[in-house]
Amino acid sequence: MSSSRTTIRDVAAQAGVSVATVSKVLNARYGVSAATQARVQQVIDELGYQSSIVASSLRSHRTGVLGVLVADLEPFSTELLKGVAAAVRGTGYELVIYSAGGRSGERVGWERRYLSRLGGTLIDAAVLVTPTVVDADHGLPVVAVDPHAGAASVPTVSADNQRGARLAVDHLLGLGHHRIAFISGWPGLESTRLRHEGYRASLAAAGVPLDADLVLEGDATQERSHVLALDLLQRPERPTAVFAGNDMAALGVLAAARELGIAVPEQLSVVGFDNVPEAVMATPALTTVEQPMQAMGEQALRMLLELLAGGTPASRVVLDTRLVLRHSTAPPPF
Amino acid sequence: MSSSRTTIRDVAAQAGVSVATVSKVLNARYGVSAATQARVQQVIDELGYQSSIVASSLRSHRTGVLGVLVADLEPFSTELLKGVAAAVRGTGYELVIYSAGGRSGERVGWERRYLSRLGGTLIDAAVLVTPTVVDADHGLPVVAVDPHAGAASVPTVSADNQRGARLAVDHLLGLGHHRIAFISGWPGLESTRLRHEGYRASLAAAGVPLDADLVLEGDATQERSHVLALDLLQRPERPTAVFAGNDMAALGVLAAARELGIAVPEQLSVVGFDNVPEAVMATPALTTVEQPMQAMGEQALRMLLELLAGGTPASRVVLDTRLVLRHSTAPPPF
DNA sequence: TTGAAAGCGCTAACAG
DNA sequence: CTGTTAGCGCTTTCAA
Repeated sequence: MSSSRTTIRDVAAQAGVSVATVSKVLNARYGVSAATQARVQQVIDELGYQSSIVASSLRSHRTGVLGVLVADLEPFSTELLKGVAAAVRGTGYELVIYSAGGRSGERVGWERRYLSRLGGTLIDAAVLVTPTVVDADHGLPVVAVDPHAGAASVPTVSADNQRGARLAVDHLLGLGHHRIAFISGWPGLESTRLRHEGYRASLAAAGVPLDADLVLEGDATQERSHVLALDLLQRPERPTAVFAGNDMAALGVLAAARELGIAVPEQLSVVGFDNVPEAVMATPALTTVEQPMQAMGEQALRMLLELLAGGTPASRVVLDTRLVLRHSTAPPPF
Repeated sequence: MSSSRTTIRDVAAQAGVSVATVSKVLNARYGVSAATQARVQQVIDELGYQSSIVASSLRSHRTGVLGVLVADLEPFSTELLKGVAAAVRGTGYELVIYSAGGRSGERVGWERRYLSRLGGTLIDAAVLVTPTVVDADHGLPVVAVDPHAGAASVPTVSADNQRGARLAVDHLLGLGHHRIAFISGWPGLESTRLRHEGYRASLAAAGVPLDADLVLEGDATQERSHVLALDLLQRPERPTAVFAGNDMAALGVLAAARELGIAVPEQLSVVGFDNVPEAVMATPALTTVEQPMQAMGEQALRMLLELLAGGTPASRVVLDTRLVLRHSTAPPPF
């Protein structure tokens, strides 16, 4: 606030030239004599002048910055960001990250609002992480990671969710479990649907009838899953295993079991999805399906750069998942 | 690009009013009849119009967004961000994160450049994480986390680094180690200096003479530490323990030891600092000093809000550290 | 209650 | 090579 920032006019005045000339040296344009160039540059340094990215981008419609939009900074998006950050290095672009801050109320469509408020003026292109809406209509290049179901014309990158879920449930089945509950992630996400599908496919392949009461709709948060699990685990015929749609939900289940005095894995097996760093720290360490989050971030950024360069990246990239065995699963009791 | 975005003029034209009027309804200003108000709003909805945050902030000099500037998205800053994001929830502010992308060349002072390019127009205030320069001169409210040495007038939050380092070295000393090397973090950071100080103080208190050859200057990256450790561990009289200035550096030491066939902790003890999630996943799991990264982030944001509200937060908040024992330390061999 | 006009700080023609 | 002239999309007096 206050103490008015030094503007291009201050520099111009001080150097005894026009603002246009200053702008030219700022942007290394042709048509400035070495002498003026030097003089202006000196004044710039003296005054510690920095051009306002806002003003310049308002005018020039390009900014040299790429945006990543995440709904919240939970472990999944955080891992993904590391990959994006790694991939942007050395490209000459800068990275800014927008977090909606996890406000649930206005969650749907927030990325569209952001995009149109920022696009063309503040960022040149964007990676959307678990977007709720994906249409091509916002004028700038966009790549979506783990998108909402029904993604349209935007290039997407995701993990092999369906296969990952099958790996998880096959593992539980293999241990001898039959009553396997499923707590889903954010409804609407393609990944949620596919994991659910994998769960059903796995049961079907093993000839285990689906019990609809064992399928719960969560929202990928630990809190919600905790509440759901508290109820689930107090039923007369509780499941012997839970496949949670993501790791944070699995941690919620672990917490609920602990409160109810149910031992994991002796009396209850739990499998997660993602393999976030937190999964290892859980007690017991969580058996989970790993999706290559950092690689997904890198991939998304590479596709964005290709788009920016006028190319046409693959419209849909799917990376592999694999099961990571730790200590939250065991054969069922009795 | 292309397909020119809908502007306030489009809305005005469509609604048959002036842009001034549209602006008023956008900002809920007085002096608009209910009828026009409604009509304009309807056109806004129809057109899916979103005001450009850039244009509006250029004019009004306030944005409702808070910035966090991090040099890179490594595990430490990432954990911190989670805390900041948690604290911003429900405040009505939005959060944007700028990452310099770890470009080392222009590392020093980058936050000053960003700050003046963004300040007043793109963000209303900022949290700086491990800033290399901290002066009060950039016109907007700022709080620094883990700042450069010699921090001036800016409120800061940090962990008790000196005590943390003492805990680590005391632990090694207690196990019977005498030849304890120290690999420091980014030179210039206050935390680096204090951890070094703690290291020396601990040795001094135990009457162990300081061996200057065992103090190496790192930069907090795994790569650099790896190189340093490779040399260190091949010396004729190699140390029996290494205290790394941060966890990533400790992981670099672990990697070097593995390559050289030196068993940890049997032949070499290693202690880190931070307790990032990665520390648990290391082989062996890393004994380290925990600093409450998320709490530090929350604290910083709270102080920023206080500043924004016109208050005067504590100029220096220091949070506790504690030693986390895992499996990378043991008594020295022989 | 409304709108015309004057910028915010900068860039992009176009003249000189 | 340099400066003048128009704006970018929006907010904000200030008249009407």
